[in-house]
Amino acid sequence: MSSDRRKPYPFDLFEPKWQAHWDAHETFRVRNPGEPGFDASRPKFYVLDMFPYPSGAGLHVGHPEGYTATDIIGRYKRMNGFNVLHPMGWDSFGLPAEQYAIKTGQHPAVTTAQNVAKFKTQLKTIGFAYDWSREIATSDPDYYRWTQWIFLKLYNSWFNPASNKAEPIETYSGENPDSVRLAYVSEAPVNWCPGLGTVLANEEVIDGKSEVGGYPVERRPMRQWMLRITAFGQRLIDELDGLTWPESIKLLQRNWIGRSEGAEVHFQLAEGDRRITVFTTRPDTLFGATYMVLAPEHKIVDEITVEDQWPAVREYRERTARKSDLERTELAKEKTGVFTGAYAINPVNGERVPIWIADYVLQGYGTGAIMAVPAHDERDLEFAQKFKLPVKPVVLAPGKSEEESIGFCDNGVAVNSPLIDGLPTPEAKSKISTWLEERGLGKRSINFKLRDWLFSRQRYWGEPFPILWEGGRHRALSESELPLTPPPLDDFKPTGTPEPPLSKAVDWVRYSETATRELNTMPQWAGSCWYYLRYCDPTNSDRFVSKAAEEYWMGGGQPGGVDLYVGGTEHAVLHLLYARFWHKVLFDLGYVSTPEPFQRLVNQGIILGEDGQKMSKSRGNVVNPDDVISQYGADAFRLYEMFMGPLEQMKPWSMTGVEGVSRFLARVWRLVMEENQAGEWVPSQALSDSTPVDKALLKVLHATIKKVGEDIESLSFNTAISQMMICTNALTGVSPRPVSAIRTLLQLLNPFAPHLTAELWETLDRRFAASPVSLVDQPWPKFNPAFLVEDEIEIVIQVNGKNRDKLVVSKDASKEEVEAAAKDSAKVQESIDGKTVRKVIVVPGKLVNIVAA
RNA sequence: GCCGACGUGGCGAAAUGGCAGACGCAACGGACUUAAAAUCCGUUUUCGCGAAAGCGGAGUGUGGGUUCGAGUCCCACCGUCGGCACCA
Repeated sequence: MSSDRRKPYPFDLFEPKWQAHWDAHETFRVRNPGEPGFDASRPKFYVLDMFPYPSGAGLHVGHPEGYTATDIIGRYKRMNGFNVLHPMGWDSFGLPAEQYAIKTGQHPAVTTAQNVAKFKTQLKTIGFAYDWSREIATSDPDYYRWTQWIFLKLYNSWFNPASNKAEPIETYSGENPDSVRLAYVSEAPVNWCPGLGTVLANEEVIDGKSEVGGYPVERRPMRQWMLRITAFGQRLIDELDGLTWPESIKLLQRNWIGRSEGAEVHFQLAEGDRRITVFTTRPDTLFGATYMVLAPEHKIVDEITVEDQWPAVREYRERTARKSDLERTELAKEKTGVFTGAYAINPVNGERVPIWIADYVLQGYGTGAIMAVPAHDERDLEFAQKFKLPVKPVVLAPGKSEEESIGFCDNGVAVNSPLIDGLPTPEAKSKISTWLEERGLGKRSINFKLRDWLFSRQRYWGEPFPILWEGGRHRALSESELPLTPPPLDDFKPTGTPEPPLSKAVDWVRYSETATRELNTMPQWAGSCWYYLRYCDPTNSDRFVSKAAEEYWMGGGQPGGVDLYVGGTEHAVLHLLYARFWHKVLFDLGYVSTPEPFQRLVNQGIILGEDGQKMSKSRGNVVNPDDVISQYGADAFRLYEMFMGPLEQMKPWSMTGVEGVSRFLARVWRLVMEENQAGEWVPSQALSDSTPVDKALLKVLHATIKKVGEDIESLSFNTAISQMMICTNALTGVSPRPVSAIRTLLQLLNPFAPHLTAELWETLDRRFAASPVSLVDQPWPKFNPAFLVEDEIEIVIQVNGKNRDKLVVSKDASKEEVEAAAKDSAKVQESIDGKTVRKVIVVPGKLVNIVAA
């Protein structure tokens, strides 16, 4: 019924028309330095969207939210004289494509191509000003060739702590380069998911089950490729400072990296000459360390456990190994552990302390061993109480006794600690650290929660590693052999064992008589770690990006990098951290010109369903962009996405809201067009190019120019649209209607509603003198402040902060004149009657507040 | 438990420390129409008084504070959402 309804303006005719026009004329193609048509005099602006994973479901309304925002910025910057790089591509490797392929029996390359075609059609239907000549796909061999190339750079580099930089492996002078490479092989317990037939990153495991499919995940040690992101922990924290990112995202990254300052302390074993090293952030509590705890997996447990305790220790270790992370943490309300029977010597007081194992100590953090200070650590206290271990207070809480200070975990004053008694915690930490360092008993140390990045997957649909194995050792494939394409497997199902599917391609695996290929593939994050660089020079077959293109688009003055990056928060500690890491390696090795890839980051908020709930198929509240566009048009869709509320805020969808902005666009349409007797749209009779714009209209118009420009700069699109509505409402009743004012409004509205404005601009060109420049290249209108000043201003008069009267005064009125006029007011007289005026505040142009008592 | 963000009409929201609720939705009234839709014009935070124009009071999660003046700044609490979760 509603679809039969006559459309308020014929978007169904002119939207496809302009999309075809932009395509045919390559309107939004931008040239690189050195190419014909490149204008070096213009500054650059690189505005980037997080490229989508092309799923079978197509676009949802969340994608175009950020994409519309960047589109507005891009078009606006172009009108302001910038060379704008605004590209789009596909994050097209990944598990869902592979799973869908397994289900349907189609090759993932086929389904991926279909999905990409669908996404591309949808994006074009919204009228985004992408430079489609720069389209890339991470699963394209011409692209992943360079992903593999970057992997080889990581493989052939190490982190030199002296220079605090990644350097070519040749500069490493140690015995074993394999121990320091940024890409290395490690045998470690990983999340193995038999259901999916692959290992998963920690982020891909939720409540002990796989995020995709909900299959159980178990821990098992496997040989895997790791990337040494931990070496960059400090820089990844420090270099956040200069970035224009939401503070909350920076904080998320800082917390994820989790830097802790403290000390390593060596505890000599009571028997034998081995020692155990612990990490602590509270070396000042060393005198209160009454026992030690090792992670059950700690290697030294084998050596120190006494005969009698072996059965209990073995049993505990096996039980722990079977537990998922979930069971080890959330469900484990009660502390568990076993005594090894061994003792160590506390280095500061020579006391014998028992050594336990317990799963509340994690093998992966610090040294996998702790000194337990039950008096000043909640977890240790709980453990000590359960197993009747001694508790000795060594930090005095302010105003509390020793006994009362048990359980106090903040800074206080050292007590029962002969070396540092009476010292406040910070000084005590420092003094004891120095004391330990002087005696070789320990040293200051910094630890990070961040773990090295598990980089291999047992999947088919991903980048193969450019690595060969020979005689039990790995070596790099030469760069000339890239891209290394996966074998054309018909059966790419997981093997059901940790053996990757690529193992089925026997011929492919065999590289030579003696060498075989690495069978793992890279995770989906690999391709997205550097795609923003490839956009700068997407078809280059000699280099991942030419130096000139990189320097222009990513350098280009200070601070450089992508000027604006818009995407969801969900990537705060994944993609955004991984990409920063790769970028720093490339920067250190001299391949890119900035240390950071994304200068300004904005997160768009999630769009909820009409019911205020998260959109999901099961709730049946999913809004399909195609439906909205066919009913209201692309411009209304774009405008509504921006009018809903602040970009960064979570907000619910509303179809009547779409109708509202559609009505607004129809009003703009009818400023220029009217229906004739036959019901056809023709240029309005009210239009006039000879009528001057009157003063009141000029004021609204210039206020709109000012506000829309400012609001676009600050990404406050919702208020920019409000202002254009006000402007349109002001123009609606006017007849004759000045064409120049309408042209200005069309220019302002163009980045938001590009089709409608292009169509009306063309109509005005036909009806009146044609503008020499097409709308997309019109210079952004300048506002004239002179039109905004008023001769007379309304001033609010308050008495004791309450509004009592309003007064119209000349804009040149002095403070004294305004004050006198205010006091003259009858209503003010009434209010201050019988009171003494104590004080008068005059805010020029705004208000007068009379304080009387 | 820890960290962070946010609480404003019936709804989405707006407000450099200076007239709270712009703009839009919904609702109601009117014009146009044989009628409806569309369109146009108006009303709409709330309470009290008033036939009405209007007049007066209250009001931005709660309670305090700073200030001539607080939605905005500070403190405490309550609630919603997001992140981390035995990281020594």
